[in-house]
Amino acid sequence: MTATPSPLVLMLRKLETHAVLDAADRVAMLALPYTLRTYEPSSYLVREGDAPEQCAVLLSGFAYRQKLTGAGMRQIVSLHIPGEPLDFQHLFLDVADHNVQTLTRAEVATIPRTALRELARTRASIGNAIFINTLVEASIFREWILNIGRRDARSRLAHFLCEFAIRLDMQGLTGGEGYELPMSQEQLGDALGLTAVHVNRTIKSLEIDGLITRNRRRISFPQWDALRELADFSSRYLHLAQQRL
Amino acid sequence: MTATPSPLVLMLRKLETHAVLDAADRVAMLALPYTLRTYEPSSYLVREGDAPEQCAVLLSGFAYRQKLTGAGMRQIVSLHIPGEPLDFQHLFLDVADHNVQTLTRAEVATIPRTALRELARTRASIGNAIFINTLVEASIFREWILNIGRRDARSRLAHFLCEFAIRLDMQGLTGGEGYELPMSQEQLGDALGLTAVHVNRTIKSLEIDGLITRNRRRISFPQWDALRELADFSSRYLHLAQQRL
DNA sequence: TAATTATCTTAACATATATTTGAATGACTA
DNA sequence: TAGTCATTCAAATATATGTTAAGATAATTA
Repeated sequence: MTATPSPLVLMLRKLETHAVLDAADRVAMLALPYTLRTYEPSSYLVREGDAPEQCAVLLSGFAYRQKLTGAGMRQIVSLHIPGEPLDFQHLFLDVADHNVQTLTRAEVATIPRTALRELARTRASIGNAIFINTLVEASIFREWILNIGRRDARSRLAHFLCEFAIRLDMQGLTGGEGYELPMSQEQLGDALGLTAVHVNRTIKSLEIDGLITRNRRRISFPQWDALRELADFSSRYLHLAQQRL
Repeated sequence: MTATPSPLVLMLRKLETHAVLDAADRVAMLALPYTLRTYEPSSYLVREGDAPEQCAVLLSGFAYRQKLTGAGMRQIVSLHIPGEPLDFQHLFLDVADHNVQTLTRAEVATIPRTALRELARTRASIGNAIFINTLVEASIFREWILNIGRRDARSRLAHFLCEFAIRLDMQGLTGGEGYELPMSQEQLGDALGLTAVHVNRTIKSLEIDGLITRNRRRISFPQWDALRELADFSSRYLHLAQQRL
């Protein structure tokens, strides 16, 4: 008799990228209560100023964290792929300090944060796994600061593309050659601290140099090593269990 | 009979900025084993690639986190003031993903991370406080991404100055008017994603507009509100218990 | 199918920030 | 006290990125 596979296995898979869980941990985690919901593109999952009571987990589709300047300029501070928890950053905070929005249509499982906190408290290894997940996210924030602060547009974009490739790959979401970038050039600019126009110029420049190939938003990497070199990309900051590249 | 005051009270004070601890928690925390050491300016406390075994806490002086680009460009990703723990970001990670360096001469208490992890495990409220501390740091990383990605040099510098003022204030480290900035304009540039030359121009420009006053590295704020407005500064992202400004 | 809208592309031009260099100032050392 | 060194300041020039605008392409809706 097989239990219905919980959609939370995706999150489990994600957490096990960085931490070791045993069978009992897995059972406990999959026993978490949740509700399912589908969101349209650009839906808000968390709003700055909200008191976070739920903890959303992305099951399909993509999402991002975003902050706005007083003058209305937007900065995307992280991008999220299926399996990733979207509210661990607020798990112990009373007021949300940024917005979380879907990028595409997305299925989301929502877990009451009390249940999650209780689980983290009672099962130390799960608590650690959650902690580790937020530490890795923090590491990615730091790399983004470096990327935006100190790399020029070409390297910056290349770095972004490399990171996305590796993260998709780790979650087993890479179907064959390259991937479909789930965002417009405007949004890409907001993630890179650039203008949409300049993103366009920069993409083209990578394309002309043969570092990427494009078809609409589908991107592939005919010269991965050269791209990685230009990007100054090393996966250390992703803290993958088995270091790749 | 009064116990010798442990230097760890500084860290306690810092953690209690965001979390509630009871008397037993305080006793347990102050009972942590530690060793004291003084470092000269620019000493490395953590090196990227290291396996972090200790957990440093800054008792006096200043420190920063830093990452380097393959081309050797430096980006400072955070600044730390007395009382702040410097290794929570690596508490559950196996390899350091960035460098931590002293900015000035600094006294540091070093705690074995096994002891700290054990304490976090056995006393839930301390575990939470540590978690919260890293979440707030992550929030600051996000604000820095926004600051570097979407604000021009004047606002960016102003924002940095505001943040430093508030954080010093929260730790009770602000002696009277303004403060002494513990860094060169070169380092300031590395924190802001700017060039030292442009930092110089920008500081002068704030000074000319009467938003700051300078004497050597001592800075004061004759028009705090105007500076805060230019900086687009709101302290929400610092998650202070009592919201200030 | 046509019409509407979002996104991508391109070009000309504007500007913020970087680069280079060197002099002035102050801090530290012999 | 002089001398070295790091830091600050300043000016000229270069360049990466931003701005504005408009046409082209693709997606969506009527």
